Amino acid sequence: MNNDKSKIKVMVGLSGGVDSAVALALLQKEGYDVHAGFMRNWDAIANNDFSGNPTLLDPACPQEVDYDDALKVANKLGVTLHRVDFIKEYWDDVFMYFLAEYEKGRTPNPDIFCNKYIKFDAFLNWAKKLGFDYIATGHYAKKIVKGDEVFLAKSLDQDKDQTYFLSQLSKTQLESTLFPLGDITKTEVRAIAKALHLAPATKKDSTGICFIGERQFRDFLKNYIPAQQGVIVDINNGKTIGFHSGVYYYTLGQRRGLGIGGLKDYDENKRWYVCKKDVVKNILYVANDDHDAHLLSDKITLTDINFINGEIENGTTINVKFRYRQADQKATFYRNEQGAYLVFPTPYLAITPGQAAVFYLDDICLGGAIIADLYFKNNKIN
RNA sequence: UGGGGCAUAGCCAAGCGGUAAGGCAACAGACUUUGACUCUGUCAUCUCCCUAGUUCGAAUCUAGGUGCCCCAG
Repeated sequence: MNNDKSKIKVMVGLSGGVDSAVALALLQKEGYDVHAGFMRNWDAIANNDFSGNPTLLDPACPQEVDYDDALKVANKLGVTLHRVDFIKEYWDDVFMYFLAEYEKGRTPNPDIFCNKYIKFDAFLNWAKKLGFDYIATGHYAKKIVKGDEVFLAKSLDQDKDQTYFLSQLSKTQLESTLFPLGDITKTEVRAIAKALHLAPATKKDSTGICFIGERQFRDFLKNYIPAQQGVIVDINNGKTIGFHSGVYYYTLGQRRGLGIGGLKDYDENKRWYVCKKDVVKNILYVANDDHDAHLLSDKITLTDINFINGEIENGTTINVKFRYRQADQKATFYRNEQGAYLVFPTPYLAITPGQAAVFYLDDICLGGAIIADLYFKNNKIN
C-alpha cells in the first residue's frame, strides 16, 4: 500500500513548530511523497509593525528562527523545504479586513481568514501549480471521507481542537487537504517529535495572530488605528467613570485595560466589563458585573455564512461555539429574506460581533459564520 | 478663622496601644494559533499628612501645624 501513497504528492505547511513537524513525519511514515513549504506572510518592517512588537530588538528575526527550525526538521527527515511569501496576499486579504473590522468597532478573527485565504487558498494553489495533490497542515482537526462526501470533524484531542479556525473552509479546500494530527493527542505529538529528535520537540507553542506573533495588542493596533481618547460610561446609570484611549482597542466582555477601580458606592469586589462600544460617539460602555444583563443576548444575526456540506434546514437546532475553546452551546439556525440568524434557548453572555459562530453536529463541524449584530428581547444591543 | 468631622498604597477601604486586612486597578506568569475570558503570583518596612511628646512599644493616645469636608456666617 506504500506504493499507492508514494505516488501522492503532499505539500506540508511547515511552520517551525512541533505540530507541523510531526504532521510531516507522520505523512512521510505513511509513505506519501512529501515536501515541505515554509510560508512567510508578514514583514514587520514593511508593514509598520513597530509599536507593541517585543521582537524588534531580538538578535534574530523570529521568523528566521522558525525557518531554521523548519529547515532542521526537513533536513532531519530528508525532505525538500520550499519557501514562499504571501505577504501581499496576507495584507490584502486578511489584514485589510482585520483593520476594517476594528474600525467598525468589531473584534475580527484574522486567523480564520488567514486559513480561508492564505493557507488553504494561496498556499494550496501554489502547491497545486507545483504539481502537488494535497496540502497538509498541523491543525488539530479531522477530515472524514464517506463515499463522495468529505467532512470536517473535531480532533481526537478535544482540548486542542482547531476546527473553530477552519470553519470558513469550503468543501473543495477540504478535499485537497490532509490533517495528520486529527487522531492523536498533543502529548503524543510531543512524544513523537522527541523520539524522532525533531528540533521543535520542546519548543513552546506559538500564540498571537498567525504569522504575526505575540504583540502588546493595543500598541500593535495603534500602528494602524490611531488612538482617540474618550470616556468610559457606566451603562447602568450613564455616569462617566473613566477614560479610554480608543474604543477600537477593546473587546466586548473585556475586563483588563479599563483602569477603573475603587469607585465609591459600588461593590468593591466586582470588576468592570466592556459591554458596548459606540464608535461614532467614541464611548465605551461598561458594567460592574460579569453577569450584567447588558452582556446578554438571545439572538444574533450572521454574515459570511459557510456550510461545508450544504446548508442545514431552516429551524435546525445545532451546537455552536462563539469563541475558540468555549463549550458548545445550543442554538437554532434560521434564514429568511433579511438574512440568517441564530436564536438561543437561554441568553448567552458576552457574544462578540466580528468573532465566528461555528456550527457543530456532534463532532462534525458544519461550517460557520461571522457574528454581526446582537439582540436581546428583540432589541439590538450592540 | 465659631463649632464639628476626616487625613492609611493609583483608587476604595479595614484597623480603636503591640509591631499595616481586603477589594478594584496595575504589573508579571499560566492558559491560548484571533481578540477576550479565566487562573496564579507580585504590589505600604527612613510605612499610615507633618512635627513634637506620652509609652517598653503609637497608624492607633496628647499637643501644635498643614490640607480637605460639613454646619453655622
